[in-house]
Amino acid sequence: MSAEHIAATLETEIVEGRFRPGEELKQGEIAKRFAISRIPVRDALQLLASRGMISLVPNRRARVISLEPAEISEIYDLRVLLETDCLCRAINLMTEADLNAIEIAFAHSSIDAGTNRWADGDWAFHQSLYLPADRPRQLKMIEELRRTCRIHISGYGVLPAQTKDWLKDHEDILSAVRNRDKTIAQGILKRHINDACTVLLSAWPNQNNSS
Amino acid sequence: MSAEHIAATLETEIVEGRFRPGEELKQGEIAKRFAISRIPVRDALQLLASRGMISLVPNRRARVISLEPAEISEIYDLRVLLETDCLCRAINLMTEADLNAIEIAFAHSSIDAGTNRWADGDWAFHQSLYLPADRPRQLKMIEELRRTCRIHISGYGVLPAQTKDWLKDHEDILSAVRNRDKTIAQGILKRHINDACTVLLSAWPNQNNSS
DNA sequence: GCTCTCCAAAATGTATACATTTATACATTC
DNA sequence: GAATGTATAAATGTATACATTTTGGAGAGC
Repeated sequence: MSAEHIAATLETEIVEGRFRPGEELKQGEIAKRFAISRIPVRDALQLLASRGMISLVPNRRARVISLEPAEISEIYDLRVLLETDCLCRAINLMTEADLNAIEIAFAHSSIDAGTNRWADGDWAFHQSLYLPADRPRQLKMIEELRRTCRIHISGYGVLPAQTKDWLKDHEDILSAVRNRDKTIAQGILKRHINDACTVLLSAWPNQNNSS
Repeated sequence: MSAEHIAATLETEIVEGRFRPGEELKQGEIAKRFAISRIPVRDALQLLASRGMISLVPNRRARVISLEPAEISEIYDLRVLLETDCLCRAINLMTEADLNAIEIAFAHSSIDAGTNRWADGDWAFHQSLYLPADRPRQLKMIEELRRTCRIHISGYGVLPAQTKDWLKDHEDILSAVRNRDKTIAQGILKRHINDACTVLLSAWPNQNNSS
């Protein structure tokens, strides 16, 4: 029962929406739940904080991050910047084996289209696209930004109504990648990401609340 | 004597090269030095780890990060991507007051050209360029990447021989920004960052060591 | 001289106890 | 009734003590 393990468990629960944005995480409750002392719980919470999943202010309770629409917009802009760049680099270096891996990831993701397991397959597909770029740090940054988005998507109950369209986008990206057409692939990817941003922001809670 | 304070003190020392890349940080030594127990020291170390300054593996001693040339290259590529984008957004939104602030930062940075205090003024100038973009998260990412570079620059004793050239770059960027010429400004910035990468990599230690 | 095994020293991880800070409920005042 | 102040409860922060893991070196064997 290491801190790493506690953090991983909590991470899954936050990402899947079992803790909502802004919800509190109390050291004592977590410690009791895992039958350990608060020391490793504190370590786990700091791990989550370093992954940008919770906000941790000294002497205050940990809270699941809860971003403003402006911050969400910035994150999606960053994703466009980092993901289109990564895709471009990947296309330059892509081998036949990489293409096969992408097709497998695509086929796998199509199974979960329309369900609430979409997010896992979606990320696996995008990851397979970016891996050939051989940019581990960039990929980590992308992953963290995506996780932040997902926390809000899950927490605000954004239903995967658009996943069929997004699957079509994946198909189009795949064929552009096959043709090694960087411009087309980047263009679809950019629209793909911006679409997701629009969907999330339009489902934002308290839009009439001027507080 | 909070964890935050310990972390800030250690951060300064690492950034300024008093701890070299790969050097160990022992909880007990730090605790004794600040006359506190190891608990807040552990918190401080996790803070440093979350800022990417040290590597923290369970049961192993904390070490100042020590990256490979390939990772340094990736970081500089990421900086080009994020900083040129941020500069472009900033130019779009820049006010007369922002321009004044940039000129003040430029004047201030010119004082320290040629000394080993260059890095602070350099970052203050770049920050003044990026602030009008109003992208706090992007700025944080840039700051972390720059800090990582700086740890290696300080640690490997890269002397600021080129700072006069870099000051000239700043001057050129400033005049391009004044003319709101995004293409020129981005071009100089990109070369500016890539130059710094070349300088660091050419000063890399153990180039003949095939271990 | 070199490598391997093993063990003691040293470093990290964790539980408990206590100190400090924050949060909540209640009473008081305007 | 809203706002302010206060006391009690609850949560977090830290020190100490102990458990566990790693580490570095001494010594045996080749």
